[in-house]
Amino acid sequence: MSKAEQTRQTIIEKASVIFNEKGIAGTSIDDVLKAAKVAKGCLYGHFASKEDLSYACVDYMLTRISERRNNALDKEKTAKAKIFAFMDNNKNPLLSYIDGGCPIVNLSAESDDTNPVIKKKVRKLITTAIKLFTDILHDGIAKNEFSDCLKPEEFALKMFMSIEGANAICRVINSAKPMQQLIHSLKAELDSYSLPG
Amino acid sequence: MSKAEQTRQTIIEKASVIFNEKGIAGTSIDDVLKAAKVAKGCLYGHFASKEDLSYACVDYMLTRISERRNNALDKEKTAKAKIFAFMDNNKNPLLSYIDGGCPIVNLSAESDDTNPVIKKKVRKLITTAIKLFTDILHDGIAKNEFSDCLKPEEFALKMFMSIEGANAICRVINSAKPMQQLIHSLKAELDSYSLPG
DNA sequence: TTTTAAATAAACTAAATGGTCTATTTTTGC
DNA sequence: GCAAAAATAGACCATTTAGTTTATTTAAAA
Repeated sequence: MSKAEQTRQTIIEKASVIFNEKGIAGTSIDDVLKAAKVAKGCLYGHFASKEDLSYACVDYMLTRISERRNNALDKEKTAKAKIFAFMDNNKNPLLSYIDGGCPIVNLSAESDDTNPVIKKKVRKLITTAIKLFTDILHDGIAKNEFSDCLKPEEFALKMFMSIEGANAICRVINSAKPMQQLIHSLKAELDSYSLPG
Repeated sequence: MSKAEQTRQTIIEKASVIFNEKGIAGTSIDDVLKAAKVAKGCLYGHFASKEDLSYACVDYMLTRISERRNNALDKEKTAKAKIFAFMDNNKNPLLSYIDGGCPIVNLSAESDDTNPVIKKKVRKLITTAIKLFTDILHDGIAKNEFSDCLKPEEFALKMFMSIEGANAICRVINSAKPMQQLIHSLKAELDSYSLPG
């Protein structure tokens, strides 16, 4: 990675945190400059505009989320272990790997009525994730890991949406407990479909 | 209601929609003036600052949410009917009664790292709602409506968080289906604790 | 009808914002 | 060590922003 590429990457990483904490509209270029410790000329040498930068940051955040998730899932072999790994990956909403909480729910709330470009990026991640979980659960049924009473898409959707909701709620009430309770409950539900052997 | 009070109220109502759609940081006073069709002098005659106005709007939105919820619940007698009524009250995230989606998740995402005043207001509504649902479910158990296997707080939390998550997710993916599926699933789960008679 | 309250239009301020430009310095690769 | 690339400091610009002020008009109440 060249010096320029490295700087560009640093700006993206630092800006992402601020965008995620304060929202894109709530963040000024000066905020970014301060966080990334670069001069204005440098930033505008790498990005055409605040909008351009924000898109790069959104891509970065969403990519990190996907990678982290895939990473966690790839470590496991069974369907159940994969799904559990995803849940465990989200167990502390107060200590998100990008400060400011889950970018999915943050970006959803900010972009749904104002920014179709970001909205589309987030939508893509969401549908991909739901499909991934659905496929894993289907596979689990096919391999007799789960009873075929389990409805893959329904469970996948419910799990994903409730975890995102918990991400938001836990942050406002300053407690990770609801998320932990939720995960416990989701695990129990999935377990109830587990077949012996 | 005097003319002045009426104007103040109109400003709050119109501003709330914009704040809810674009976020508070993403909304300018000019946006509000345009939406409320009042002059600047008029607005600043009623509110000391944008911050002051935003707090009034947050109060208005959260009050409306509570009232609407209580209204729906009060119409029902049984615990199950009350909980179902709450769910039904939330069945279309694309057509929220205040344009822009559920203010709870919007305000959560925007305020959790930036605005402790708003965060506290939202937190209060959330804990009140969770407690309300928990109490209703406890009551349902006491009145032999539900089996005592039902864990009131756990269900209340799960329901609330998943519905909030669905509110956010459905908006980005432009579909109310996940919410409907979620509600269906939550109803089935609660039904599974229902006792005959 | 006349006083008072409320709203308007518009000019104004000060600060913040996004963005540009340039001359200078630092860093890197050959 | 030197040329090219990268970054800096900082002046600069136009626009937007929040907020104030004032003189005037409109509406409500006595």
